[in-house]
Amino acid sequence: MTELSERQKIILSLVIHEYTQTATPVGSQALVARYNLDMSSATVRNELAALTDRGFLRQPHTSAGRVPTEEGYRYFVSRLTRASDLPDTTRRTISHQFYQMRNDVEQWVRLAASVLAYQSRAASLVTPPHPEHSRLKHLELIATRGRQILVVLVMIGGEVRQRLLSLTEPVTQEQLSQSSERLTQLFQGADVNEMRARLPQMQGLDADVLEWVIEDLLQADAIPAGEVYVDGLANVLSEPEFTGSDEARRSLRILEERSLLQDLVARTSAGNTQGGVQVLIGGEGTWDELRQWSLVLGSYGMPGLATGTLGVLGPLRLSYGRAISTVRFLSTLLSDLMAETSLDESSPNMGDLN
Amino acid sequence: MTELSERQKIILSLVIHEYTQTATPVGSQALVARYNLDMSSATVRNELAALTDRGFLRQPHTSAGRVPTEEGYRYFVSRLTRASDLPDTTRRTISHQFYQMRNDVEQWVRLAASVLAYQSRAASLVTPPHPEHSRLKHLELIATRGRQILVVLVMIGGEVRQRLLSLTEPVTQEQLSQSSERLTQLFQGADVNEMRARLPQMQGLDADVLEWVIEDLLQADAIPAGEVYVDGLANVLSEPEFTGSDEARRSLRILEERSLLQDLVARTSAGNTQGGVQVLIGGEGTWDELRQWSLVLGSYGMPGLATGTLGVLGPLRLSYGRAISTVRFLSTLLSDLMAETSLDESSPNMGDLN
DNA sequence: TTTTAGCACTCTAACGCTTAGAGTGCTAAA
DNA sequence: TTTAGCACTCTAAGCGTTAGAGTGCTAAAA
Repeated sequence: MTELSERQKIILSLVIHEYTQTATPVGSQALVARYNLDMSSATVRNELAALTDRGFLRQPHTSAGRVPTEEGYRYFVSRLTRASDLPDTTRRTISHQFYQMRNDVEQWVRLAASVLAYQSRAASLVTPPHPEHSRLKHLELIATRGRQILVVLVMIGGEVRQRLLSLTEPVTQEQLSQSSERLTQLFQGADVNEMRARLPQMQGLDADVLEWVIEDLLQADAIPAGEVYVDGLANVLSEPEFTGSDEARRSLRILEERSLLQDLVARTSAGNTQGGVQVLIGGEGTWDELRQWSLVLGSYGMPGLATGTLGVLGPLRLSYGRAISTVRFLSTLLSDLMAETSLDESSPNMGDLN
Repeated sequence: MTELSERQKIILSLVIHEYTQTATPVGSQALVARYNLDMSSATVRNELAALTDRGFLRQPHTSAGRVPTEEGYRYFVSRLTRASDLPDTTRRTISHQFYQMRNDVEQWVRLAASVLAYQSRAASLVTPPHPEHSRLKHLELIATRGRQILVVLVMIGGEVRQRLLSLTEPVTQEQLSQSSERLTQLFQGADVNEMRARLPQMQGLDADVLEWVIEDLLQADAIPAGEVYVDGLANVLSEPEFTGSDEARRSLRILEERSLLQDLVARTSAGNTQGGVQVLIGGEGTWDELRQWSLVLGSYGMPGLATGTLGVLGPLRLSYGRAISTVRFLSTLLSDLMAETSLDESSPNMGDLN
């Protein structure tokens, strides 16, 4: 399997570029005319035939132009596309928007989805940052009506979790305050395992609360990402490949099946990599529902602490260059933002502060 | 303007029923055949002509069957549909699902959207409960790195808000604890206005924090509902009225324009009412984007304290009966759930607990 | 050896034409 | 007041035709 010739690479790139724009099979004459190629259509025709033999292009029918195959896209993404950076002005504009809404993670996530969709002209998905292995920073117990109390957990990394808990008998706010102080002292910086190890030593109210906390954290750690923010559906569903009513319906399934997205987001391993960004083309043989889709995924956040995922979802003829560079830019931007405003991630002992 | 005859009401109902199912204009013969009517097609034809004159039906073209007009739907919804309750078994099944995920408001909202979409065979939207006029229950300050602190607000009604705040100079956790205790004591049960009234009396750390709290609450009260959970898009976009690619795109705009949804949700005043449920048909002349849509809206929660909105969004030929009864059922179900598990909503002085 | 002009062939999508069928309104009889 | 009958209308589906873009192959030109 020899390397493609330079000219073949160029032609493959052009076919993909043209097809991404027109969504119709591209022929030899059209290529020559549109890109002022310095060769005849017959030459192009020969090269197209070669590329077809290699499995990078295919013909819908005998007398039609060529359409890239998944293999074609893969080759293109891995060897022919050098994701350029976004233009400087664009970068600055986007950064500015983010810095204007300081400190509100939810807004960031939403904005990221919006920007991603707009820049890539496709659908976007973004998950909020999720602590990889939750460690407690602070615990607060608050009295409510009757025997119910509200448990508020502040995790290292800045996430706040709340949970309502029913006790077997009523307690006063004072008891709660004491208990929360004790527990905070004991388990600051601890993760679920450490809590579980010391659970037998606890008793009374402390034990009840701790048990619930453990349960909550286990649940939280198990779910990779709760909400997935999606934007730009319209971009994608107006594409010709999804107008066939049946296709459209099946396509929407994908975007509503949050479990699938979570699954995807969880394994950012398969597929091509391009500068820290994952590219999944046509489901890569694993996800049948994605046979018609391409996915460009990146992650952001503080590795080992709290990370999120963001990505672009579009038809196979996605504009990969644009998608990859936008994902990459937003990855680093969000990471920077989080690093700047994050809670202290240092070691469990924070003696002087407490 | 005389009342419609009984027979006309029946025929109007049948036309609407048939049209909601088939989405094609319904003719006289079809009606007689399908519903075993005890009259001839000619008779039906006369009645159809009368209903057309009254503006309740229209003909796409001369030799086509009839299609309900918006006015037709309105008449039907306000006079001819008696939203029946859901079957008992269904109700029990649904209740069961909700009671299984006790105490997790977000999950409830998600489940509600899912159930609503499934039962109504249309798209659904649900907003989380939002306090109408936030009152503080508890305030907690937590040290982080450098001069940043995390402010956690627990509101009466159970909502928890968090915000990162940069101080001009560093403080210790002890100072923070004292401040939060003071502020909690002072402002428990207070709303924004009371806080603002007493702001001038505060100084130092307390003043800084309070200022931010006020700002945050103002912002929160202004936005009617942050997130809107949407489900069942697929149900609706596979409907024939939205297959024209241009229609589809415009339709998606609606579902992505959260601001529009919020606007809608804010004014649950226009349109027909059916047992506490609002029905908006074709945008009611106000919302141009909704000309092709019908919307069945209900609200839930504890009025005056925290309420949310839930609704069904579908084509004009929505199955109104089903939509209305499902919305109504879920409204009361969610309200009950919230009432059962809510934080104490009693008056500001809670002396014995604190 | 590579490129290109020329040519016969293929297939689709668009166009125009025809027609079956469902629907209508009207009139006159039951 | 209802209904049978009828002439009329309009759409959607089916069908042949055709323009045009595309192909592969061959042989000449570079």
